Amino acid sequence: MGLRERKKWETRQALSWAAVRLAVERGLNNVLVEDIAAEVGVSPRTFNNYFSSKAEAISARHLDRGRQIAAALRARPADESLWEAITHVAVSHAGPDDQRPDPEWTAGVRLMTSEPSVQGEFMKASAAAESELAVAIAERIGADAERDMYPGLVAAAVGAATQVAIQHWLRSDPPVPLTPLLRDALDQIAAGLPQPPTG
Amino acid sequence: MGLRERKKWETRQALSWAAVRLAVERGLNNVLVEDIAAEVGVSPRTFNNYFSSKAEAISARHLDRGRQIAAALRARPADESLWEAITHVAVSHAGPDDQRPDPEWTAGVRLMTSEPSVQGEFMKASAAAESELAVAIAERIGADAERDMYPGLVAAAVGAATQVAIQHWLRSDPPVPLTPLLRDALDQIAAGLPQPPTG
DNA sequence: GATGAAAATTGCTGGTCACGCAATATTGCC
DNA sequence: GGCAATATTGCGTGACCAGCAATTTTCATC
Repeated sequence: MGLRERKKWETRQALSWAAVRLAVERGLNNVLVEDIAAEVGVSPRTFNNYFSSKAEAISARHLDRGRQIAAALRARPADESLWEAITHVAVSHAGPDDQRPDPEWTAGVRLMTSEPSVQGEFMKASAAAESELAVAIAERIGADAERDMYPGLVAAAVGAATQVAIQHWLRSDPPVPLTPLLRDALDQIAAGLPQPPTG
Repeated sequence: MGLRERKKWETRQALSWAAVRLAVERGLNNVLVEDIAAEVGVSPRTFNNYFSSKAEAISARHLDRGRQIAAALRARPADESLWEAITHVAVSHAGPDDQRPDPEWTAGVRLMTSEPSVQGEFMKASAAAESELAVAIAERIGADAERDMYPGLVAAAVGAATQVAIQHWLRSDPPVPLTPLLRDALDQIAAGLPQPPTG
């Protein structure tokens, strides 16, 4: 990657990070685009060259995570079953497996899912990631994502599982780690939803 | 329903409808809030009492549809299995079963899914509807939606199926009816996704 | 019907945002 | 070191969204 692109990438990251941090600290409506730009040392106009809204800046990290999942799927061994590969990739990207989730990350996720003006962009980011995931899935199983719904369905189902798992994770009191929830959700979907889990 | 609420409901519908119609005709950026308000014969300020953005107004009808699905599920006979009931309800709300989908509706859906500034609100509407659907599901099977992920998962899966079906439906050329696609998507999810459909 | 309380509509306004455009500064290549 | 490509910036504009207070409309009660 050229120096030029590297620097662009860095400013982008810095802006996104600053947006999240400030919004978590003060609440989103107490953060002006101007503040975020100042934090990074860049003009407000430049902020808008990178992101078309505060919400988009905040959601950018989420989008990157999603893209990483699609990329990671491509890197899984070819002899692994599709669902195994997906489960592995999704779970391993769901953060650390230990009992203490990073409080900053938690706060960021809570921000994205609770603040109405960010929710939309958050979901758009999820959808974009799912879309790339669908392509990766189609490649892996040799299907045509344009013609066949299956890759899209699997991707969307993974997104749905993630979404529900996160939701319950944020609600959990006392806090529980995310990964078991996600694994559980994926398993339920894999089992076919018509049968409620035995219990 | 009192006359008061009825009138509010009517203006709300009128605003939403006008927003969609104008945006489809001219393109969203050529429609001002002022225009929508004028179309309905109401002040621009009043528009914002009903909706906090053009995008929200456009998505309102989609939200209503989703809510109807949740309501319809509650009305299904109790001896029907959950998945049967859901399939029936979802499919029967997916528009007419014939070959010629209402072009206005098609245009509206295409608008909501293609225009970036509406996508977010569109997805928020879907999420809100899914959330209500989850509650209805929990009631039906006697589960606690707060504690158990299953209702949320089923609701999210239905949303995912709908989303993917719509996507393929919009892409289809020559146009195909939506309902078979939706039924297919739901069936695939019901069957458990790890097994690609035989073919 | 008339009346008064509750609620909806409206105009005004301030703060913010997002973007087009043109000028300027920076970068990377030769 | 100079040049072309690209990034940053400042400025200006049009639009949006919400708070507030005033006005109009609705509805329940007499």
